[in-house]
Amino acid sequence: MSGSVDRELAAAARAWPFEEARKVLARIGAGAPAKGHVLFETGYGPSGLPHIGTFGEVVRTTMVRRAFRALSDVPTRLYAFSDDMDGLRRVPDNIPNPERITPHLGKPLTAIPDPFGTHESFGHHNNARLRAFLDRFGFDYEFQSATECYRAGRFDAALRRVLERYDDVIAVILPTLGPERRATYSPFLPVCAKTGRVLQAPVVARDVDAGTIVYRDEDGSLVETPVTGGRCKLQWKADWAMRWHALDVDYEMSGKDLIDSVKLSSRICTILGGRPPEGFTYELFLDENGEKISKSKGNGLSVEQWLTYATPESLALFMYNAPRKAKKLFFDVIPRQVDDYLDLLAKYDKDDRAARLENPVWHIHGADVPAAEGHVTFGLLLNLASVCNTEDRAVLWGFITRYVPAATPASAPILDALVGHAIAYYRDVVKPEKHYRAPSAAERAALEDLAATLEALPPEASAEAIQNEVYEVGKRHPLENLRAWFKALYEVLLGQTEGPRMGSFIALYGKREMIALIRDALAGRSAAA
RNA sequence: GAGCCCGUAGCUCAGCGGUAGAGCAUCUGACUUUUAAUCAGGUGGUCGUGGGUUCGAUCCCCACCGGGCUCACCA
Repeated sequence: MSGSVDRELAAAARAWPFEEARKVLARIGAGAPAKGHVLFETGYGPSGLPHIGTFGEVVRTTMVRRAFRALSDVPTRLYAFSDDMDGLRRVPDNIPNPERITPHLGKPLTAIPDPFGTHESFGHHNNARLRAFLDRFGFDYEFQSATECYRAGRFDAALRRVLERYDDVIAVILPTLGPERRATYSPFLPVCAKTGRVLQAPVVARDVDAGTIVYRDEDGSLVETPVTGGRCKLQWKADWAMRWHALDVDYEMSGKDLIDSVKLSSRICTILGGRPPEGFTYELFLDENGEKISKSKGNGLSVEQWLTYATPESLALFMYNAPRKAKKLFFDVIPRQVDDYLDLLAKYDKDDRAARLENPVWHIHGADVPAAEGHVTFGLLLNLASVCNTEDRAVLWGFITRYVPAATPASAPILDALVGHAIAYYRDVVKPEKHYRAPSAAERAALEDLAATLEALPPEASAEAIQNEVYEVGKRHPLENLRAWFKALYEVLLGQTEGPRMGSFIALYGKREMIALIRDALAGRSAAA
């Protein structure tokens, strides 16, 4: 039915995931690859924790995979590959009990005790963190551990091939190294049987038929070891190439910092008789000043932060947009991504079949694009939250129903989620900047009057009636003018120079709550305290 | 030294060959009592420079200028 039509549209779609998917399609030609599926891979170095870049790489790869599915019936798989056999070089500064790690430096991550004490090893711990991170977003992937691949012999054939083509592999790497490294370089890093450490030891002999190397150990002795079965790990660029070959990876993207590595690893992969995967180089993220984001500087934005103040879909949209452009990734970009997402969601309903394939929400959600709820922007919610001075969802919803009478938290789940995010934004960003001041003598008298007046009002008093009373209270006290009266209310009670219409605000905020707010302020207990 | 990205309204950016756009900022008006919100409208750009391709270029190609980043140790 519509499948073939959509396939034609997909073949012509200009969105970048389709461009990428067509590269994969051209690569595999008419049928499926011998392994029966197309393999996408994302890499992960488990000496650190998953971060916003990890998310970006997986979500973007998933978008390409999704586009590929629209183009072809060939099955696809996505490996999230953890390089957990890597030797730990330095003790990370963000872990507990660092002293327990220090004696194990140089060992594979999966052979180092878990400093958190919750998993079999440090590597296993971080792998679990990666999986929990990915699962949180519902990514469809298969976790792969380098340690397991090496030990189970899954890389053995490819490792023997590296041994066989040793000289050719070396010839690619050596020119890129400094003279001191060049002297001792070997793509094979033997795992020392005595110490368990991954060694950068010079290889003095090789036996291709036996599948072994002889290296000079730290104590000067010569040791012969198989290159297979997890007895040797490969140095990183050779490792990447070997993995591509051994697993027959069809697609892997990477940051522009790895451009040279991709070139080298591709050459090595070819030497091994493999075909390097289709690649995509994405730009790195910058901070608000256009400077490189680095974990040590702490100028980056974390996934946690983003998800506190906005939805995962908005983050996915940020990753979808212009992946080849160095984009500033900092706090202030969040609201716009949310509103752009809402706009695109609304547009999707009206899009024809072709336009839908170009709409980022198609790439974010696939077939399950949720219905738009419309009409209220995140920018408006942020303003409302700060103007209303509230962390109460019901108060915000009170205002929202003035704009969209039919909407409720149950009928508009996206909106309700945004209400929560807006409140978090108010609580963490706006509220700390509030400055409450003490009332003057005249203002104090007027505030006491207002509290008493509110108390005397019937519970069913309308917003308009309350507004009139607030107005009357202001008029019967010797204040400069009414403008000053309202200003004083905002400054004393809400800690800001501007605020909402008091009548409707009190009606929603609650008469009793308002009285308490006044009494607290008069007693010197501001909301900030 | 090698490579990548960017240069469009005051700010942040969209614009993928056919008479320059959005948000914010600013200005005016409306919402019959302060303010904010909201709504309507206005101001505002030689699209970095110079060539080329084209009937036509912000958009494609080349060069240049300017800004920034990455790799040149390890992964």
